[in-house]
Amino acid sequence: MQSRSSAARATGRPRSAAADAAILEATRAALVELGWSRLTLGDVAMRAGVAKTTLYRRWAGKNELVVDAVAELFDELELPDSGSLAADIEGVVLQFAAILDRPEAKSGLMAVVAEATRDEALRERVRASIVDRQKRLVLEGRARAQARGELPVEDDPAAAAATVDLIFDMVAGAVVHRTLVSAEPVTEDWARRFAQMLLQGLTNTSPA
Amino acid sequence: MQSRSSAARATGRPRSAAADAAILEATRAALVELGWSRLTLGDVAMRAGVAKTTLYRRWAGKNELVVDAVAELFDELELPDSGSLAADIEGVVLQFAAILDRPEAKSGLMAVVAEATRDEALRERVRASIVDRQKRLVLEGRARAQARGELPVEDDPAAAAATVDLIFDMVAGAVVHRTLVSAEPVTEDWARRFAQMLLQGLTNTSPA
Amino acid sequence: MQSRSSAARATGRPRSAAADAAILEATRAALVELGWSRLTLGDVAMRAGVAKTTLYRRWAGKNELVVDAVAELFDELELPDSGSLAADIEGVVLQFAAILDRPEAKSGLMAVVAEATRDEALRERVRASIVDRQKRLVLEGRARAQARGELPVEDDPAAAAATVDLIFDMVAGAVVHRTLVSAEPVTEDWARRFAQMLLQGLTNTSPA
Amino acid sequence: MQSRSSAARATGRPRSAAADAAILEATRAALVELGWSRLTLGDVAMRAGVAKTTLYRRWAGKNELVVDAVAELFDELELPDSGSLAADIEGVVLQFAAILDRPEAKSGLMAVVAEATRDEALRERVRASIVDRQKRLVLEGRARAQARGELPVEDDPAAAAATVDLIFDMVAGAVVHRTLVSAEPVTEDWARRFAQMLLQGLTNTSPA
DNA sequence: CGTTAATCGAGACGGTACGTCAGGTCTTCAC
DNA sequence: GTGAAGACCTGACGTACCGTCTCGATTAACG
Repeated sequence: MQSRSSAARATGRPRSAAADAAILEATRAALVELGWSRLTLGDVAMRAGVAKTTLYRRWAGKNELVVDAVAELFDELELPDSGSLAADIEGVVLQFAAILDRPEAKSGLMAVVAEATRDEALRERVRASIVDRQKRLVLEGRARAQARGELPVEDDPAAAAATVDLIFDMVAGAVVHRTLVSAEPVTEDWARRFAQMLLQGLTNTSPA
Repeated sequence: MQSRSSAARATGRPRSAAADAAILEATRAALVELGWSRLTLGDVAMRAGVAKTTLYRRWAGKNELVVDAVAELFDELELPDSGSLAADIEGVVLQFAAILDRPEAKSGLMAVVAEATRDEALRERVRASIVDRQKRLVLEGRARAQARGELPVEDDPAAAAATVDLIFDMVAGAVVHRTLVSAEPVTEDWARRFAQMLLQGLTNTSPA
Repeated sequence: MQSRSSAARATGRPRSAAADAAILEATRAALVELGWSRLTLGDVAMRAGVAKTTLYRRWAGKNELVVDAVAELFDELELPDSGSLAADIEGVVLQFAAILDRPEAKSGLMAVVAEATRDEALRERVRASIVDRQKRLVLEGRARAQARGELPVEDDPAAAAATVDLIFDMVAGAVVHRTLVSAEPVTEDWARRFAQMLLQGLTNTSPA
Repeated sequence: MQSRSSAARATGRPRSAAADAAILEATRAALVELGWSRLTLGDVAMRAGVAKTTLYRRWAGKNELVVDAVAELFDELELPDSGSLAADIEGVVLQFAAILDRPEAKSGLMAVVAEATRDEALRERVRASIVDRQKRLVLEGRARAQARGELPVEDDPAAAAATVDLIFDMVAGAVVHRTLVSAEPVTEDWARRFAQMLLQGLTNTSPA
């Protein structure tokens, strides 16, 4: 989405705010029914009760549209306060897996990532809308664990940031790979074993 | 690829064996230049010096073709015998990341995974050609580590298999996520930190 | 060609009128160069500087397009007022033969007739666009001859209509057969002999 | 069809004579079911229980094959000896129309004529296999009429030949045009009127 | 309160690729 | 060498979406 040069224009008919929401919703509905590759912008426009022109005026193409439509899904994620770091990890893993299991997410996410490998701007959009946005969960989890005394406070801010990135890639990566590549379900048992293994790594690793 | 029911073969001109190889090679070349979404089967056929019909006679579509073309890439992976489990992990992670960094792999792999979310047959093909095939690395690594006494021998075969799956998803997932989703490079430093963290999990986790 | 229900026209971009003319002209040019069987709609579209879809939006296929393109050719025909029925017939026969000798006509006309044998709608289109349209020549010729007193006025309108049809089939049939089936030229001599023979039939036949 | 250098070869397996007949019969059957444009040589080969190769070894292509298949149909035509020239003409017209009404004839004949407009060799084949072959009917009819005294004997052989050609084009042309272009049935009434009109031309025209 | 200008819907436009089909040729093995 | 089988290359098919364009018809804010 784009706001047309911040301190915006005045004259002329303003853009319909409702259209944006309708389009994103229609995009998700189309992802559910058709998946990424069979989704067409013409179809999305029709579902949203909007002309194709209107859609193209707001998004550059399929990729950008789907990033925005999918990104909203991950905002539902919340870190459960379960009292222990292990339980927190387990909880967030299960939540994440539940979202990834929804067809509008699984079908769109990987496709957009695939496209992003050849499109710097899209890569940046994915990073901003999805990756960086959900790192909040790792940060929050670490803060809580440190408050509880489960994790030491890292002094070097650069090392701390690197650890956050590493943990994020490990958690998100494992869940995504399990769900989409291996195509096996993330069961409670799997989540528990994963959390346990990660915890050992976290607590016993001297910050190199 | 398909062998036409093993002991079939009776009549008619036999299929050119050279064509198969040329097509897969052309597919990878096209992936490098164009990426998944701009790759067309017509173009692949032309590059391979083959008619479109020949291509369609052997593969059902773009998805199936690309799975086969990409799967071959991962066969290069070898577990380095570096003397310690940590070094083995680090080594394979760097190798894996190097392959994933090649445009023919990154562009194709995620796209195929995305398509597989809506296509059971394709999912099975990915599992057979890529996932299960590369689990050999985890199995071999574990065997070596057990021989060295770095890892205990698990008695329960079911639990052992679950661990293999878990480790595979964690390693592959982390590298894929780092490379393609976070879009950050897998440096030697990152690989060392990751290996260290995983190792802690492996050696300190009581097989629940 | 179709006018979309005359008083329709409400919304959307209107169809380009220029495109229609360009397409028909390109069709005739392609008929000259390639003939019916080698003519492709893709090529016609390219010649006309138009997208294939534009062409298919207006005509259902090659047959319909060629009927329209060829029909226009016969509109050039004019009944010469030469003072006698014999000369009138002779003149129109030579004109007709001249048109049939042009490659865009000979190549397209028979092919369309061949297709029409299996396609009722096409048959109707040929009848409307070509046959009925050119019967005007027979009607006009008869009127003049009656004015000159060369032919009696038939009283029974049904019999008169049947005679018109018969004459039309005899004239057009003979010229077409001579030109396309026998593949011999229609010379002035042939036209004179034909006109003479027909005239005898016309003037001496008691209207059964 | 071609006979391989008259005083033919010896060595190798001889061509199956049955195949020729089967192919021509299959061609006619395919014309009935599919018409010219949808008829495919692959399909004909299958119907005839013959390989495509066999078919191509004997005919150069679709056009040549269909000419041969259709030409046989017209060999059925026979001049009825009805006692008067008018009745003879009427009879042959009705016979000819009956053949032209059969789908294997109407669909194939015009298509072949259309192709022949751009193919000298094909034109020659049509002339030899169909046109010249059926002129026998006109010749025979004239001879009988002369024997009966209905027609004078023409002295100039060139003029006589020209008249035969003219009559042939007039008869065949009118019937073909009526049947295929105007797409109206040739009724007994039409045939009678046509014969009458032609007769007047024949008997009253001084051989210019 | 009537301009004014960007919005909206609709749908035609020039393109590109699709997956299929037929035409003819070539290669294999059996006769 | 003929024959059936079927793979091969070529090229056209008719369709589907793409992203752009041209319409006439709404809207608001501005003047």
